[in-house]
Amino acid sequence: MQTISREDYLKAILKIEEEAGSVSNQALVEKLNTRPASVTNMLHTLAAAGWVEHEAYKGVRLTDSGKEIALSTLRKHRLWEVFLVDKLNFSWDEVHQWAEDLEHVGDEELTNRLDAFLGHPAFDPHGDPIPTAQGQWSDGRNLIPASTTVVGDRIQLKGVVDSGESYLKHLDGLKIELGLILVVSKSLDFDESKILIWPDGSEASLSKQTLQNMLVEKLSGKGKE
Amino acid sequence: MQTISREDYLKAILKIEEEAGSVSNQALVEKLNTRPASVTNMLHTLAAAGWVEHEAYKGVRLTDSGKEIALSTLRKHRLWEVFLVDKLNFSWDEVHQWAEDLEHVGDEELTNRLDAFLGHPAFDPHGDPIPTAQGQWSDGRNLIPASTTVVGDRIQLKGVVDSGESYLKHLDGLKIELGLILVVSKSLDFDESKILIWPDGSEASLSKQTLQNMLVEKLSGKGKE
DNA sequence: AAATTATTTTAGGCAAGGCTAAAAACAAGC
DNA sequence: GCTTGTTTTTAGCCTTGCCTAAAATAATTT
Repeated sequence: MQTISREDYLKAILKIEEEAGSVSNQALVEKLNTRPASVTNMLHTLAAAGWVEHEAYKGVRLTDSGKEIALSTLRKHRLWEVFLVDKLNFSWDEVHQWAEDLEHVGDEELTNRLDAFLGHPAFDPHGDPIPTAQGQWSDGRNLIPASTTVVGDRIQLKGVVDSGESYLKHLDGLKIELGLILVVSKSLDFDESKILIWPDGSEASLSKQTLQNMLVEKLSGKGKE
Repeated sequence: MQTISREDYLKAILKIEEEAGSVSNQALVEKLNTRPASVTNMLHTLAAAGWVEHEAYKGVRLTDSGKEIALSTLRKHRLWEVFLVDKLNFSWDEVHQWAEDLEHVGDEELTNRLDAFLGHPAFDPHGDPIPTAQGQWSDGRNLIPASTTVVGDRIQLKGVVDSGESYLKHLDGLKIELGLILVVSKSLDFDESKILIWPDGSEASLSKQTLQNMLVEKLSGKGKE
C-alpha cells in the first residue's frame, strides 16, 4: 500500500542514488530530517512491500517497482511545481512545500492530463528534468557548475544544484533567474569568486559557493559574441 | 492542529448543518462512512481545539473558528473541482475523489491564486456555490427540484442535490448536463415521472428520483417560448 | 409507565509512523 | 589485534485515528 510517507522515502532514495551512487541510512536521515530509528523502520516496511532491497548495515537499493513509484512521484512533484509557477505565478522559491503535498495526489491519468495542460514541460522551475510518463529522465544536457567557467565564457543558467528556498531567494536578490545569460568578466584566485556581467551591462561578484550551485551551459559565442 | 481528518469532519458538519439544521453523530457516521465510536472520539478532539461545541448526547455545532476552517476547506474543494473539469477536462463525475485530496493542500494565498486563475468561478461543476475568500456562500439563487415542475415549464439545470458518481453518470447517459434547457412535456401521475423535451426535439422520461435530484430554474418563457 | 429500539459513549485494541535510549556492528587509528 | 568513534539496529514508548464490543442514555411503542 502506497502512503505519503512511503512515497517520500522512495523519492529520497532515488535522489540519493542519483547524487551519491549508494544510499546510507545516514543520508536518508539528513534528506528527510528524521531519526535513524525511523529510517530503519521504514526500510523494513519498504523491503516487505518489495520496493527496496535492504541488507542490514549494507544500505538500500530501489527495486524496479520501487523506482517506478519514486519516478512517478518525482514527476508529479515537478509538474505541480511548473503549474504553481507558470499558472499561479508563484516564484521558484515558494513552490517546493506545496509541491511536496501535491505530489501525493492523483493517479497516472491525472498526471498525464496535467502534463498535457502544461504543454509537456521538460524541466521544472529549478531546471531539473521532469521524468516522462515512461520513466525516462536523463536530461541529455551537458550542464556544468558556474564555478568551473573561465574569464570570457558566455553562460546561460539552466538549473541549480540546491533548490532550497534560501539559496533561491539569494539568486532572486541578485536578479538571477533560469535562462539568464551572463559573461564571466573576472576570476579572483584568492577566494574563487567571479565577477559576472549582466545583459544590461551591470556587474556583480558571486561567491564560490553561489557559483557551484548554478548549473550553466556554455554558449558558443565568447564574451562579446 | 489542522489535519486532513479534522478538516473532513468540519466540512461534513458544515454540510449537515446546512442540509438538516442540526448535526447528530449518526449523520456524521453516514456522511463520513465511519463508526459511531470514531465520531465521538473526533468530536472530543474538535471540541478541545475549540472548533465545535459538543454536549454529550446532544449533538454538535461549529464555532466561528470551526466554521472558518470548514468553509475554507469547502472552498478549496470546489475550486479544485473547477480546475479539474475546466482545465484538465475531466467530467463532473470523475473529480470528486481527487478534489477530496486536493482540498487539504495549500493555504489561503494559494487558494486565492487558484481562484483568480480560474476566473473567480461562483459555482463548481455540480452547480454548488463556491464560498468566497470572505466565507460568503449563500448563493441567492432560487432553485427548485425538477420534480416540482409542471407541464409546460421551461427549465434550466443549475445544480444537483446528490453529486455522487453514480447519479452523475446516470445524467451523463441521458445527455443531461449543467446549463441544459428542457421543457416539461408530460407528467405521469402514477409514478410521478415526467417526459421532457431536449433542445434538439428528442424526448425522454425521467423518474421521480432523478427529477428530485435535479435543481432547476424556471425560465420566464413557457413551452415554445 | 414499562419495554423495546436506536443512538451515543466508554473501554480497550490495533496499525502507521514517529521518537529516545541502549545495544550491536562496522570502520579507523594506534 | 584492540580501542575508539560512527552508523545501524533493536527495544520500547507515544500520538493520531480508526475499530469492535459493551454499557449508558435517549426515544418510541405499547
